Amino acid sequence: MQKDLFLKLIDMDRLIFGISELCKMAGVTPRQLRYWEQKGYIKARASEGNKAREYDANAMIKAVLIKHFLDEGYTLNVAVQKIQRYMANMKIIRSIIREHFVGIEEIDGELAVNLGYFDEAKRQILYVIVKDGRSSFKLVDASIGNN
Amino acid sequence: MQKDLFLKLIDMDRLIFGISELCKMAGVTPRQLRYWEQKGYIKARASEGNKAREYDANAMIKAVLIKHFLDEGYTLNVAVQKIQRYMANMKIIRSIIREHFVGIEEIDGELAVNLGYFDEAKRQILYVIVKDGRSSFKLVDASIGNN
DNA sequence: GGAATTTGTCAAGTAAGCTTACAATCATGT
DNA sequence: ACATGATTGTAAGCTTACTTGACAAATTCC
Repeated sequence: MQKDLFLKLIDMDRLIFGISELCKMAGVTPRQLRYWEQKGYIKARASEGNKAREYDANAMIKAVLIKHFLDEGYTLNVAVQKIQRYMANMKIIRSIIREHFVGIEEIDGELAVNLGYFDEAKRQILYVIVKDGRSSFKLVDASIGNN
Repeated sequence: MQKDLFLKLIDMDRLIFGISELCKMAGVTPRQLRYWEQKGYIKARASEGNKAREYDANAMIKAVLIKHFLDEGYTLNVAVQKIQRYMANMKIIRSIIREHFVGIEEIDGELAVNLGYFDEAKRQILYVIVKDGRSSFKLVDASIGNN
C-alpha cells in the first residue's frame, strides 16, 4: 500500500467531527462544548457565519480529557489546567504514528507492519508481525526486507 | 496516564462521524454514501426512522479507500472488491495500536511510549523515546522500567 | 450571602439530513 | 449503435439538527 494512502487512513489529524458526534464520544452536551469554545478552551473550525462547527482530533481529545477530569470532581478551570500535559503527549503520540507507520508489507506470507528503522546505523528495520491474530515485534535486516 | 483513558484517546474504533464530515474526509457526496449503503458496501448505524446516520472508523476507511480506487478509474463494483484486503489490514492496524500502545511514561526525564514486550521471555519492553521532537526506539529491561 | 461560573432551556431562524422520485451520465454487452 | 444496468445529480417535501441570544437554575468561590 502506498504510504500516502496509508497515512490517509491512520492519520488522526485528518479527522473531522460534528458537534453531535463529538458530544456522543466525549459524553458532554452541545451547550458545554459551545461554552468551552467561548472560554477559549476548545477551538472549532469553520464556524463562519451560521455554518455548523467542525472539530478536529485535537478538539476531540481535549473534550474527552476535560470531561474526564470534570467527572473526577475538578472544576472546569482546573480540568483545563490538568489536560495541558496530556495534550502535549497526545500530539506526540499522533506524530509517532504518522512517522513510524511506514507501511504494510508481507514477509514470509505474514502481515508485517513496517515501523521504520530500529537502528539506522545497523540498518535494522522494526516490524510488527501478525500471526494468528497475535502480533509480535521482529527486527529485519534492511537489505533483506522486501518493499 | 491510566490505560483506559489513554485508550479512549487513540482507539479509532470509538470514533463517530456524521455524513457531512465523512464526505469531507473522503471527498465524496452524501448521495454516493447513501447509494453505497443501499448496495451494502458501507454500513451506517442508527439510521432508524429519520435520524441522522452515524459512521464508524470502519466506514470512514471504506469510504476513503473506495474513493481512492474510483479516482484511479475503477468502477464502484471493482473498487469494492479491491478494498477487501486493505480493510482486513486496517482492522489489524487498529488492533495493534490498541494492543501495543500500553501507556505513556517518563524515563530519565524523557517521554517514553510503552509498546509492550519486545521479547516477553527476556522481559524486554520496547519503548519509543521522544527527544527534541524526534523519536527513536529503545529496549528497556522490565525490572528497571518505572510504571 | 453575594458574585462569578457553569450548564440547562427556550425561542426563532437557518442549514442540513432524510426519503422518494426522476433525470442524466457512464459502463457494459450485444 | 443500441439497449440495459449501474452510478450519481438534482429537486421536492418533510423532519431534524445547528446557531445565536437570552434568561434561569445550579454550582462554586470569596
